[in-house]
Amino acid sequence: MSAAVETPKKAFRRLPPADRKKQIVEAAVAYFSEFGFEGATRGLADRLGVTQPLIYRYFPSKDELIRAVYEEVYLSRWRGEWMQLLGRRDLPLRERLIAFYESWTSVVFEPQWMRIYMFSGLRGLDINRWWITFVEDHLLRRVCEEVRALSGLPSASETPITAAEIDGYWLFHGGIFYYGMRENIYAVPPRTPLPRFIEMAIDSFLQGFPEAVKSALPQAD
Amino acid sequence: MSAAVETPKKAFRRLPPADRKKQIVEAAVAYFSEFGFEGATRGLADRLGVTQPLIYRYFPSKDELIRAVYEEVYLSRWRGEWMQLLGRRDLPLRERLIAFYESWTSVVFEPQWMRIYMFSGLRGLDINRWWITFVEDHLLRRVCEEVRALSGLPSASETPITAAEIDGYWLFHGGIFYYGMRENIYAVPPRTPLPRFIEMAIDSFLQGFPEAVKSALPQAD
DNA sequence: ATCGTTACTGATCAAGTGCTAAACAAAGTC
DNA sequence: GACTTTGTTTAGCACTTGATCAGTAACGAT
Repeated sequence: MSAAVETPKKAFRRLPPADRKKQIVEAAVAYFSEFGFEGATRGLADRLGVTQPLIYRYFPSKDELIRAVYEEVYLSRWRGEWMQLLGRRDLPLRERLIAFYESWTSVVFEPQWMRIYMFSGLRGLDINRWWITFVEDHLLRRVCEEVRALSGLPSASETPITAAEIDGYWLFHGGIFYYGMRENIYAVPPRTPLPRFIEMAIDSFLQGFPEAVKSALPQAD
Repeated sequence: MSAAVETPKKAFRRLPPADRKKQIVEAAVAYFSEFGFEGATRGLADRLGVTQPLIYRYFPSKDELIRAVYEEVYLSRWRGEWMQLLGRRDLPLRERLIAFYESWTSVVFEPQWMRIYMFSGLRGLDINRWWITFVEDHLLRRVCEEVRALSGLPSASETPITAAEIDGYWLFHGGIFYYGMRENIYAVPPRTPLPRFIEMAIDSFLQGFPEAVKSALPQAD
C-alpha cells in the first residue's frame, strides 16, 4: 500500500578523488582498529555513507587499502622531531627522555594506534620486522648513544652499540609500552598517571643503566 | 573415464568422546594461534583429519570452542607452584624471581601462548580485564609484598600495597613480557639470551625499587 | 542550456562462513 | 550373527565476504 511514500533518494556528493581517498583511509584506520583487518569492506563503506564498490575505485584490493592504513599509522604519525629532541645535548638526558616519551605516548597510546599495531603484528607480513628494527635504530640505539656520551664512554662510531645495551634499554622501553597496552588494549587503565609513570621509568633507567654499561665496556679509557 | 579407480574410502577412527574433545581443543589452540579466532572451523577440521560438523558435536558453537581454548591456555597452563616459589623466604628474593621468570617464560614465551594472548586481548570480551587483574593479584602484588618484607617495611595487611608499587613493578614485568613479544609475535629475536635478560631485569629492579618504596612509605617505623 | 567527463551506485558473482539434519558405519552386547 | 548405541560423514541452507561491471547522475567547461 501507500505507494505515494517516496524514498528521499538522497543525492550523493562527488568529492575530488584526493579528498575521498584520504577520507577512506582515515575511516579505514578507525574501522580496522575496531574490528581488525578482517572487518568487512561493506561495514567500512556504510560508516562512510558510501557504497562498497566505491572503495574499489580507489584501492584495487582490500590488501592495498590495508597497506595505505599501515602507511597512515606507521609513517605519517611518526614525528621527525623525536630524534632531534633525543640528541639535544644542551638539555639533561633526563629531561630529553621525559619530553620525548610524553610526546611519543601522546601519539602511540591511543586505541587506534595501539590496536592497529597489534593487529598488524599478528598479521605477519614484514611490517613486524620492519617496525621493530625501525624503532631499534631510530630510538633505542639513539638513547644508548646518548648514555655513552653522558658517561664519557667511546662513541658508537668507535665502539659499536652492543646487543646488551640495546636489549637493556628495551626492558624500559617495553615496560613503558606495556603501560599503553594495559590502558588501550586491555582496558585496565593503570592507576598511576602517565607522566608520573614516565618519570619513574626514566629515573629507574638512569639510576642503573649508565653504570652497568660502563662496567660492561671496560676497554674504555 | 577410468571409472574403475576406486577412492580409498579410508575408514575413520572412532575415539572416546573425552579424547576427541581434548584433541579438538588442542588443535584449536594451535590453529587459532596461527589464524586468529576468525580462522574457519573447516580449516581446523581438515587439520584434524576430520569433517567440520564433527566439531559441532562436541561444541555447540564456535564461541564455545573459543571459550575452551581460553581455558586451556589461561587456566590449565598456569602453575600453582609459581606463587609458592615467590613466597619462599628461605631463598634470596633475587633467586626466587629469577627462578620464577625462567619457569614462567618457558610457558608464556611460546608462539602459541603469546598469539592466543594477543588475539584474545583484541577480541575484547572480559578475558582482558580478568587476566590483567589476575596477574596483578597473583604475581605483581606478591612480588611487592616480598619487597616489603625484604626492606623491613610494614606488611600488606598493615599498609596495603599502593598503586605506585604495583605500577612500579609493572614496568619491569611489562619489560620482560615485551621480550617475549619481540621474539614470538614480531619474530625479531632479541640477541641477548633470555636467561641473561632476566637476570639483568631482576638486578635492575632490585637495585632501585626497594629504596624507592622505602622513601615513598615514610610512615613506617 | 548542453555536453562530456567521471565519481558514484545497483545488481550480481563465486567463494567461503557457521551451523543443521539425516544418513552411515564402527564398536560393544547379547 | 543380529541388535543397539553413538561417533562420524554427506549434503545442504542461509548468510557474508571480496570483487566486477554496466549504468546513472553530479559537476565543470563551453
